[in-house]
Amino acid sequence: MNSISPTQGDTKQRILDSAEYLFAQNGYRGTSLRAITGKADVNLAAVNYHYGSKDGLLEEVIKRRLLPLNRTRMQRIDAVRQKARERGNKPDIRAVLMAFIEPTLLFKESTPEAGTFVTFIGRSMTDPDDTVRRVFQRFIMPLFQILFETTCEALPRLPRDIVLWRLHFTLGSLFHTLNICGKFSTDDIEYINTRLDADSLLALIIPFVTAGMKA
Amino acid sequence: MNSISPTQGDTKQRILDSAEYLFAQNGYRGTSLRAITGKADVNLAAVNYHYGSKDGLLEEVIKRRLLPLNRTRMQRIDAVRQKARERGNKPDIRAVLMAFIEPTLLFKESTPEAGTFVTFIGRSMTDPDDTVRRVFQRFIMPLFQILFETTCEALPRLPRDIVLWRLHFTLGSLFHTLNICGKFSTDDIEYINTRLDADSLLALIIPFVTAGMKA
DNA sequence: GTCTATACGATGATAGAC
DNA sequence: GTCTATCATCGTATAGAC
Repeated sequence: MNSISPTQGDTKQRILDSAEYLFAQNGYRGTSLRAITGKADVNLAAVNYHYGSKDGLLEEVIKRRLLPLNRTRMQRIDAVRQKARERGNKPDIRAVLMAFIEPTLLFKESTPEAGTFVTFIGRSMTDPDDTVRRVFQRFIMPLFQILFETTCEALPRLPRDIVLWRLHFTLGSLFHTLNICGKFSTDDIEYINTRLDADSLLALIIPFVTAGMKA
Repeated sequence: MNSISPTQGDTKQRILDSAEYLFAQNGYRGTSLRAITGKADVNLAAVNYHYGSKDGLLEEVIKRRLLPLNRTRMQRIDAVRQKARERGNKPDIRAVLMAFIEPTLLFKESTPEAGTFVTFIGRSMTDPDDTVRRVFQRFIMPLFQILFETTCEALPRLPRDIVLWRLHFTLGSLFHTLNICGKFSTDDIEYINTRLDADSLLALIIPFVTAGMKA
């Protein structure tokens, strides 16, 4: 097969990459299909052909990165749960939080594209239009369910609604960390190194959220 | 004085209100002066006349809500500091965090317009374009400086960079709380009441961040 | 002092000529 | 492909009406 164009064959992929970048930059509503297909250098109709609709494209953009990440986090949480069951005691709350947070931090620093995706997550959480947030929520639900149950097992004396709120506070700390890392902040109060690697960040955030959870 | 037009006399205010709403809805860059003046039903040139530029307008939108809030928070922190000094011991970390967080939560629920403003803050924190974030940062710097120093005094055994990171985690929890409150979440894991009043939220978040700080 | 109508230069996208 | 003319839209500036 003679490839008469460098863009042939990977049209689907190119659309996905362009959409991810533009969604992160200008938001979902602020990104037109023309902008996406223009950047991807494909025909406008290609989106509808490959993904059915703009919403269908959004789902695929999210699934591509989120499902593998969620699989990793799920395995880590399951491992903590399994180990606790074998030893006949409750899961260690620090290990539970580690199982969720460490893969997340590692994901962010894995590739520039992952960083773009994290930017997109951050934006969707604060967007008044909650179209995107709802899709994210749908895909993260099964994982969050397990995280919640495991956390409740780790902290059996705490009411479930308190655990749920504290998990939200933990997510807030994590989101904010993901957002500020990689940005310049020369004008901050004191020098705060926003270029820390995942291990250093983990060493900072885990004691904070673990103590908060056990409070 | 006969008011021949409902828009007369309050042009400055109307511009401010429209800008605040549209900035929260579509972002700073996504909002044109023509959109603002159109919604406010005033002439395009009025923005330049009253505020000098779009950036000048942005500053006033932020100052209008943030300066009074910051005054309140500053007074509360000063009071905690003063009381500690009188008693000859270090500030209580829980009281310090309360002094910052309680006025913030009360502000959010004070008026619908304050809610809109909080939405705007949330957006600017996750926007890849950091024009707005820089303005917010500039106006919150003096307060954050005092908060940071007071927190260091309350936790003298903790290295300053650790304190700074933990303050960021605290801000993350607070931002996330401000963002999710007031939104529907019928599809959440378990019922989480996002319509809690400031006092109930305070009772939830303060133990979490206090324990995290002291970890 | 306030507000309006209108114009200006810059920018970014589009489309056609080569 | 590359260049270029064109167009819409943006923030901004100004002259004059009330």
